[in-house]
Amino acid sequence: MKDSLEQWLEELLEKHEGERMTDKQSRILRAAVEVFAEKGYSGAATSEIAQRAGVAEGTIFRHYRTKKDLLYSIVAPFVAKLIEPFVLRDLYPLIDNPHPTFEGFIRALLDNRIAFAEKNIKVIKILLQEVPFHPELREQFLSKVAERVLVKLSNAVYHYRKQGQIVDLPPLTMIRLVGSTLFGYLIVRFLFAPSGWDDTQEREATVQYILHGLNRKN
Amino acid sequence: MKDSLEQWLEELLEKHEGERMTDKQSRILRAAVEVFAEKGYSGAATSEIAQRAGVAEGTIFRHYRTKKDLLYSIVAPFVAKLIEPFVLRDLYPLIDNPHPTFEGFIRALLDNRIAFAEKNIKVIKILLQEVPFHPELREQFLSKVAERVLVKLSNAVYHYRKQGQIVDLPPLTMIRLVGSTLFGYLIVRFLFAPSGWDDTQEREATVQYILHGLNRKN
DNA sequence: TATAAAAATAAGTGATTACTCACTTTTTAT
DNA sequence: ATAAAAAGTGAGTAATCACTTATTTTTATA
Repeated sequence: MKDSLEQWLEELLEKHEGERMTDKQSRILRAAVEVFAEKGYSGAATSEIAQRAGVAEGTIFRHYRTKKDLLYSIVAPFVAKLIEPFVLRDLYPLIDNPHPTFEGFIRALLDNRIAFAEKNIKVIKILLQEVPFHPELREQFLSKVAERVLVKLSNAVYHYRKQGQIVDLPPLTMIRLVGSTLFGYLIVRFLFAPSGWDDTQEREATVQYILHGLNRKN
Repeated sequence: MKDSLEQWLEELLEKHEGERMTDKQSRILRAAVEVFAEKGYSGAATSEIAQRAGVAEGTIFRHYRTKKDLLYSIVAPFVAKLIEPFVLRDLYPLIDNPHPTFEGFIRALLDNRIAFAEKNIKVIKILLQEVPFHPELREQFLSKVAERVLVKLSNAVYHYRKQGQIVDLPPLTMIRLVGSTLFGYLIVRFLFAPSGWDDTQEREATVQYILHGLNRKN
């Protein structure tokens, strides 16, 4: 957990147009992720973030004009990362260089998103919590994710539908169904984390459920 | 929307051991639901709740010792309502007097929960938002919902599995899969509310997805 | 109508909030 | 080595927070 957070943080550093972050700045970010995830944006006090980062409160406002800026600087690059696998065709040939079978596609998608969720639980929690209260966040999320990802996914799904591999439903409907199933798997596994969770079995059941649910033989 | 909120409020009044609520008290509750849903618990100021209820701020604290009490008085009876259809056998013969077919069961469950969600969107939003930050809420929710509802559902699912109507998976796994699909339908319909949403078509696709997904003919 | 109880109020309370600013320390460039 | 720039500090700001209390208004009962 700590490793993946650190890794994410470092990736965030590099994003900042070559400008390296200072040690204190990265500690502020780390503490902010922690406190935002624990108490939510409104419940998180900048004083506590400063304290946990081992930094004077004024230092926060030297780097981030407002508390909201701090939130955005955490969430915004994450949203970008969220879309990445759907737009970087050479890194992830998931969409544009598709698997021959729908099953292979689903399995790859599942693996890909599970790995991503594993690395970003805390930021995902923050995003889910705060999107309802920040119209700008919601707008950015919807415009980027909805417009870009949904279009890419629609194309892929349409491709398998045309081949007769899956049932004849609107692509958006199928994306909702598969997305729900995938999302439910992730929520139950990472947020509820039930005892006695047999992951290989659950994952296989999930894949089979999707495949049969969208099988063209009605 | 306003009708259902009023109806829910009246049901809440009757719950209070015969003690009728004053007019101002119910207006406080109504305003609190509104503001909590809009800004979240931490972001909601008691001053704004009072203002929107057309009431002095002190009046809130005459009826509710703390702000947290106000939140609980809204959410607690809702959690009870959430479980009701699974424990009141005579009102909802959904579980204990089951449908002969799994398909009938799923359709009834879907209709039942959609109607419930339709009537309680705002309180559902509050519950989803605040459960992560209030251990007592989470504990009550998990102990009541998880223990009572999951047991009932497991029995029902086990019944259909024994009859060979559905695939041979652990009941909890199947509940997760069906629950995810149902939840995804509700979220997309009520929270995203996409334009051009053909509800009968979406609902039928959802039912078919579940039925084929759990069909025993693998 | 008289009176006691309950409900409601308005003006506070100290604590905490996000944020500022004058100042010191550290880093960088020449 | 030195000066300019950047980073960091912590005391202080007004505003807002949840909550209290003394007082007034409303309601119920006789």
